[in-house]
Amino acid sequence: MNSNKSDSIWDLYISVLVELMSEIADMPTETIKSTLETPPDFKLGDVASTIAFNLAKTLKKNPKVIAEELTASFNEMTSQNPMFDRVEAKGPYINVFFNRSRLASDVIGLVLKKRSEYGKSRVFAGKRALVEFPAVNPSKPWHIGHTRNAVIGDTLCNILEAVGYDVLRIDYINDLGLQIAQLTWKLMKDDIDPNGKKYDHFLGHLYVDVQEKFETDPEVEREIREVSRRLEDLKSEESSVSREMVTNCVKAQCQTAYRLGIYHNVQVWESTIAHSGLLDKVKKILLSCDSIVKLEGGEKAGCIVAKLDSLEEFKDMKDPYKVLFRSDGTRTYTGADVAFQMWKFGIVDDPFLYEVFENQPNGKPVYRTSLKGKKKDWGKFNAVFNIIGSAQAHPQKLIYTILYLLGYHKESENSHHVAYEFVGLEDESFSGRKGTWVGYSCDDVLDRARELARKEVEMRNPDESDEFKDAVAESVGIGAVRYRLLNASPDRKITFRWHEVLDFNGDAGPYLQYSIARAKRILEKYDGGISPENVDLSVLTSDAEYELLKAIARFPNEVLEIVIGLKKEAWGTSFSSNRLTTYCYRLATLFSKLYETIPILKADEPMRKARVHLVEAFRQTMENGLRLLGVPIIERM
RNA sequence: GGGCCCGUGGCCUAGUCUGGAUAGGGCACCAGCCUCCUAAGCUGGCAUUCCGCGGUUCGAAUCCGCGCGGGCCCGCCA
Repeated sequence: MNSNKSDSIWDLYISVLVELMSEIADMPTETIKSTLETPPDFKLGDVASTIAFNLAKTLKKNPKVIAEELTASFNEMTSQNPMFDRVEAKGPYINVFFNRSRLASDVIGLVLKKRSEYGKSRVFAGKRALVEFPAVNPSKPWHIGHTRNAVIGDTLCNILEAVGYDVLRIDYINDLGLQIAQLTWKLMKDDIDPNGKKYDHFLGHLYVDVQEKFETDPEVEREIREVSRRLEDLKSEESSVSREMVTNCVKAQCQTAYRLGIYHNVQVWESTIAHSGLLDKVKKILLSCDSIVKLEGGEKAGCIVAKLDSLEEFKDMKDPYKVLFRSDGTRTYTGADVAFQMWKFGIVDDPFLYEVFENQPNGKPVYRTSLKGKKKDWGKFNAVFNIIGSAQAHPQKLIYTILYLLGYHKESENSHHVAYEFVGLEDESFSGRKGTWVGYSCDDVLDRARELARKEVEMRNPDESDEFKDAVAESVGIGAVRYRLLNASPDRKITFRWHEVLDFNGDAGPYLQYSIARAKRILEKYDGGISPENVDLSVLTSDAEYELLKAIARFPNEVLEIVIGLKKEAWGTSFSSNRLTTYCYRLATLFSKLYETIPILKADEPMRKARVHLVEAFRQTMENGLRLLGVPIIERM
């Protein structure tokens, strides 16, 4: 099975156990597997089986008796296998204890062999995924809700890569929206200077004013509609003003992304879609489908619509004829999204040229679609993930359904809406229109987190340089924010509260970072060197050591199971980012307990050496976990 | 009218897919722990019976049905 590919010690132990049990109980391995669970208390055993309940029905015997019988024959077999310590019956439960010494050697040996590769697997090797996020309008700074999107998207990509996927990270830049027209109008009318302000913030503030005028003054609205129309013409003055404005804004937004450690491969700009001929190509394909027609009469005469009334799940729509192209020939958002989704899967030839938008701090360029530049081939993708708020569940579903109607069944099935709930204030959501995001931009939140962390760093490291203090404070702030956003299950709303975001204690990013810093210090002070070949790890058998070892052993499974759990639901595809945060938090907790309760450097040999190796295995595993979460690793804090 | 999500101690939350042994954490609060590897830590205490009712089951926070409360969605808008 996949167990070999994932290189998990835990899987190895479990599969041997399952084989043995299957033989003894004379039942298929799959059945045995489904009865396994983790006992509520580790003292009861490492893994338990409830198989006695299943057998009780057919054998018409007390499950307790069955458990005792099975346990007896089990112990006979396991006594010869060095992987097991013993098996105990506790009521109807069969509890298995692995050999602690053996597991310790196996786990630490593997981690120290694989190093930064520990936790990765090749289970999905050869698969390719395209992931789109966060697609923020280039007219304002990211607020904390956009940040949730970006962090979820980035972490999903990291996890997909860890199990073997080749991932292309793309962003969508809507440079033709009404907001852009409004801002272009304003900039052309009054020659306003950003005055040193970060450009996205400058636009965001400007937008609040313009929006108000737009809503209250019909003349302003008329002028802005005209600007909007002229933006379609790439040679117009409006276009060139807009281009410069959007470029500056995206560059400013990228600064925020880079701060969070988020990078992309490609940006797809709406204006290039509009001028690429993509929409015409798509229109032809659409009209060849029976369920998509140009209406002759009725309210929607002249529109190209998708007829969804035959489909059970859409038959209750107010109007099951979904417009893709308006009667004037222009595309609706849904129409554009269908075209874009088809482009992502390579259903239509790539009409774009590409140029480098800018070079990112990670050393790689981010490309943008363009009307000049070079052709590029991104290849084909097995799956497309769109990171979008759950409010858009219905429209997303529509798009995937239309792909199905067109006959692209596989592509439809492999289209994933990774849905997440919004971040809001106590009794308000963030709105660019009303400017309620002010004070809650990603930059604002990161700045405040850094400021607070800085005080703590100052207290703990008064003699360090300012550079050190600044760098640590920034990393702590980023770790706190990223962790907070990932630790909430994506299907749960987040109510933004400063005291929660700025709490660096307990179940929070800095706690995980701190665990690494502590481990690192021990390792720095150790003089013996790390070499798994010359150490007796079998002495690591105490409860605290063993609990930590078991957690480390499970890391590859945790990563893999998150990907296996990416299932399509009615509302979107479930991505449990919180599973990884929860795992990492527990790992850190187990280390902290060990750290507080047993001496490491002060232990006598050979225990000292063995424990240091355990610390190193922990440090490596934790680092690998934090990399996936995008939480910065801090060596000293 | 229809659909989707959420409802767990004072607050936040894991667990719900794949039903099992006393429902895990965190914050807050109370009491302890730095001559010893960084106290952003550790130990102990206080507090819930998992929105309500009914059903399935040996067993339900978890599955099913009916409600209740909160949020979101069903445009030739953007």
